[in-house]
Amino acid sequence: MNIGEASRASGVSAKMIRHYESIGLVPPADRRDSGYRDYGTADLHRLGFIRHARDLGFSLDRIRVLLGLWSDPARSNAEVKAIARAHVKELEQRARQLNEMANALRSLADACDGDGRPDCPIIASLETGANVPPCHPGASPGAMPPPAPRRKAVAGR
Amino acid sequence: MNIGEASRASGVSAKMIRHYESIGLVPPADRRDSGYRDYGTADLHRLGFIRHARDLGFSLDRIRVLLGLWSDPARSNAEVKAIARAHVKELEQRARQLNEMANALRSLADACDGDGRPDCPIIASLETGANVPPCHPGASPGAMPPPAPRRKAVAGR
DNA sequence: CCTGCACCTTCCCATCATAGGAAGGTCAAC
DNA sequence: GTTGACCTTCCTATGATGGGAAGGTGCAGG
Repeated sequence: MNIGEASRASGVSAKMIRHYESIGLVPPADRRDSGYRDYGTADLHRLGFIRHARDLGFSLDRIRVLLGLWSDPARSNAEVKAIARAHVKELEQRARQLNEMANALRSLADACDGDGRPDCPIIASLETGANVPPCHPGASPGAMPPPAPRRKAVAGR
Repeated sequence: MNIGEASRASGVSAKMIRHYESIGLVPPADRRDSGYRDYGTADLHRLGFIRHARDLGFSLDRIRVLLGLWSDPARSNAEVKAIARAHVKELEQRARQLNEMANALRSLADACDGDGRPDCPIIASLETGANVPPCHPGASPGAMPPPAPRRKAVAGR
């Protein structure tokens, strides 16, 4: 199976499959005489695992850990559960922050007449910072990937 | 006022102030003979506006539009309101996606004994994709910036 | 006057996951 | 044998931010 077929079968773009190989998330694919990559069902399985983990918002780094646990016959489900729980917390916190922003902005928008005049409480709040959430720091950059829209023209699914 | 003082006063890092200048979000700062940038209260005001807009999750591109409306004496608050409402929708959708992922993962974790054995429904679902949300596409990349943690060592606030 | 330190300048690189495209080779069907 | 769909590698971009190097400036203390 070449990379295009593997892409359609796994739902991971060919571009990403090559990338995952380059960062060692998947082992180097077998090559045909032509140089074309050749995939088997085990490879598809692994790619599917990765995609599902991405669908749950895991970063590639965490997926690396999960893949390790997956292939470890002596793994402890406690370890997996701990990672999952930690990730749930992070997802919830990110959602909370977004909702905070949405709520703040919604109430500003609600307070705006929108009647065509220049007066605007939204602009006024941006000037002064009143009713704008502090958007507390912490959660350093790179701590969590954005929702990962992915899957655009990959089709299949 | 030099860039460090402006940073502390506005809550925007010096690095970002220079960046905003380089992309034209703020006009080129005055320079002293030494080459140092020199900021006045109008500049601080603009930087504060930008920071508040970032706190509400606006992208720099949208902030550019908001700044234009801000300085337009004949602006229509309807226009501002429309931008705000659209942004609220986007924030809500992103929050919804994150919550979907969190809910899915939480129920998987709840189904995991965590008793130290290898059996693990979380791993099993990653393998098969069962109970993993499709994470619907759309909302192309770059459509919205991550929560923008910002403000780490900028102090002030 | 010199030293030291805190600050400034520009420029380049890294993050994270993903996409786009160019230049060139391969395969299969017609 | 040509055409068109596919593959290869390599480079670049995204968005907002941070890190750091190499070198200049400003001010205070000795």
